[in-house]
Amino acid sequence: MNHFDYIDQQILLQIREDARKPFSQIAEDLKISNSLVHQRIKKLKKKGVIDNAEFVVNERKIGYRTKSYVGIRLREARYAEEVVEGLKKIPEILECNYVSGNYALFILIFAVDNHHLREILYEQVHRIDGVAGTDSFICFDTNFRRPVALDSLAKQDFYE
Amino acid sequence: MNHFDYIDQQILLQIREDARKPFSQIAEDLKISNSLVHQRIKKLKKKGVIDNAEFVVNERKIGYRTKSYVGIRLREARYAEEVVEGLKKIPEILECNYVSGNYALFILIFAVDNHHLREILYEQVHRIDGVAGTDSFICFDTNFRRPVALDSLAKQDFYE
DNA sequence: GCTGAAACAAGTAGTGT
DNA sequence: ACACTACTTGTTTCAGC
Repeated sequence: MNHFDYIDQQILLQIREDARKPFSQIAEDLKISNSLVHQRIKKLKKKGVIDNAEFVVNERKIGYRTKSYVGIRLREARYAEEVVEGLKKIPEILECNYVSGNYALFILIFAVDNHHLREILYEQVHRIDGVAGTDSFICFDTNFRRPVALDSLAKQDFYE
Repeated sequence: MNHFDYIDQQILLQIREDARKPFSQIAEDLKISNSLVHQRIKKLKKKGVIDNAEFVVNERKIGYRTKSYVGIRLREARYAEEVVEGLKKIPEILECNYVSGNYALFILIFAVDNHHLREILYEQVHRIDGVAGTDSFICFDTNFRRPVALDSLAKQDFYE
């Protein structure tokens, strides 16, 4: 079985929204045996399509109220790796990407409040050697957030 | 029990990385009964600290190779809501935020490739009434990605 | 490639301290 | 607030089609 079929797609649709949904119930929904569900999920894991299951934590509820994307400009492009190492040490930075465009790096920060965000940027990020400056895009609100579409995937081969 | 204690913290640390970890094993690790694990997780859900469990899907493996953050400028600020509605209809847009700074909206796109990204922006986003322009920050690579820190949370009250 | 039954493991609820 | 027990449910494996 080396292609991604309807059953894989349906299982994926269900477990990515509820990773604790009983396999037996998925089986019932799809009218297949629960051992097949088990086999398919095993295959999806082996192929790297799915990794682990994670509980979604509401950051606000544990005290992080300020979400912000931040673009980082470097003094010189070759500082990139060192700067990434420096950023990694700041726990409030949850994501870090190399990007095209006006910035060399693009990060996601969750801070307690705006004051805390300012402190992280001015006292920590700006002091990393190689950082020329930052631009913050503070998120006032998240309008929506959703997983990738899976239509048009059935009957395809696995990628990569 | 109206505060967030050491047990809550430890449970949270474990399940957010592995939502399918057996409660009985968590109980064993923390040397508590598994019914307590059950009670605490129930409480964390009720308080809204955790929501559902999700399987992490590797977007690349299902054919989405281009990840990009995109800042959107509006012709006039009052178009914001309409534009959000328009963006919602484009399935490749996985996240949409109201932000401070140079852009009104900030979105996350997963496209098949750069060509597909261009098409989404030029044929779809730019045609939404109210959109003045966009700036793309294509992610060449994600250096790291991690959940929020939980230190300093134990013995705190729940937020909100 | 898939099913079904059997063995095993985990989730849940109630009761008592 | 917690643990223990009994009960229900889900997971996993494997022989057989």
